[in-house]
Amino acid sequence: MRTEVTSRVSRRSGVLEFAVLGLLREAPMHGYELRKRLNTSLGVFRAFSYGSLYPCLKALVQQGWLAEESGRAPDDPRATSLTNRRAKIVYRLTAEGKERFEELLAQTGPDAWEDEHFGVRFAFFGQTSRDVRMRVLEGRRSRLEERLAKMRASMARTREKLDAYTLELQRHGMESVEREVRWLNELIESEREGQDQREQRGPGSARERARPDDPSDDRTI
Amino acid sequence: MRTEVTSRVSRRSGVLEFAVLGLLREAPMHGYELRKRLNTSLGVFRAFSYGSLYPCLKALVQQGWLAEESGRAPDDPRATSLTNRRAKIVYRLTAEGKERFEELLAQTGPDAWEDEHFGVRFAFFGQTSRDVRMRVLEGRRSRLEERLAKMRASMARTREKLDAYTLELQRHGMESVEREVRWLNELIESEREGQDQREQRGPGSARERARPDDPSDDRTI
DNA sequence: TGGCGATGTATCGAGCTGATACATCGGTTC
DNA sequence: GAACCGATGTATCAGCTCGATACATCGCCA
Repeated sequence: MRTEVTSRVSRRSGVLEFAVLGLLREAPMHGYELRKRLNTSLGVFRAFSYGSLYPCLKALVQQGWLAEESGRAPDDPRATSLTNRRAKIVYRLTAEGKERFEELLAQTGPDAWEDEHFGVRFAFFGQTSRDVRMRVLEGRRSRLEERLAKMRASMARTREKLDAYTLELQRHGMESVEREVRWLNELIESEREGQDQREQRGPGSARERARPDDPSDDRTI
Repeated sequence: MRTEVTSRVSRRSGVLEFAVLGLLREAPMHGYELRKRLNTSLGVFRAFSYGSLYPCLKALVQQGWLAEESGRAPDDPRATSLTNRRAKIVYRLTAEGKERFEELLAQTGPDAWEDEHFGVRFAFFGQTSRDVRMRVLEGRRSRLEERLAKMRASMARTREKLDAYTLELQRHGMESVEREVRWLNELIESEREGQDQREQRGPGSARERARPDDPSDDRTI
């Protein structure tokens, strides 16, 4: 299988590439801001370091998917001052880059739903067709169910031999996975419902919207 | 701060070192089996590769914490046969190694409850005093609460600007953390209860033991 | 004026992973 | 019985990633 392998910038993972292209699709940015976005908007799950980001940006430029621009407008008088304005490199998505991102967005194989990729893929679901969304969600679900099966088998095999804490750890791990499966079920259900009568409601409609009764939802610290 | 830094085998993380010492405390083993244990008993969360394990074992031997032994008993006639029996290296914990592990077990600082370490630390809770367990559990809990605060603040700041899927992703991420906090609360409560009348019940007593009504608990696949 | 934290680009050592190589063992299949 | 194959077992490597750090400027407040 594995029909959708094309050359990648960083061969392994390629998740950074995807995220960068996706973020730049919305607006040009420089490295520092990209990293901030990466670690907040998408982040929580993954954190990327400069040591990964800058080389990645370079590679993407070389591929022709990004273009560099000076941060200062050319008519800015300060641009030629004695201090030799620090270069603030703004990256912009090229037409080829947009195409590339589109191509990556359309992928629905393991590269879309394995652990390292799924979170970022999900964050860009808004730019995908429901068809692709469904395939990715279902792919991930079956992946997790497979994992659950392995965990259950392993636990049944070793239950007696393990100490109470190890067992508790495994139980908790399994419940985490089970919880994600439930989440996926809700999302899939929600996608199915929204078949025709969607009014930009997004994926949250199947849930009762967290804590509708708690006024201090945000800003609690 | 950081008073408990001592020299480590692999400086970064050191989690492999800890796990290896802990597993070998129970019984001598060779690399292959160690790795299997690492990725099942403790695993699920973390997975270690040979590329990490073998160098680590070497370093631990050099430190004098492990001793190598030939897998074949010296009186095994096959040991000198023409095929030159493949070396099956069994590792055994030395007295110094046992001491070292004890030392690591007693640590209750960030190195015990940060993401990379906590899982493995927890798996060896059975060999620790309740005092240490409490400190580690509470340390982790406060770490997670700190993270929650950051996430909430970040969400409050960016709520309007984010697309529905990104928002849903963040919501789910936050609930995951909240869930782990609840788990920690149960564990801490359970440790407190067991103050005197513990009868080897382990940490699960605060929970109702998963699915007492489901006979197909294991072996469902 | 001077300090300081946020912004900004960039690199490096060290560590880790996935892939792979190599070899033996035990069991099944034709 | 021989050919095969998956599990056992040790070991290495290229490539990728991270945390730390260096360096410099900006905006702001005292």
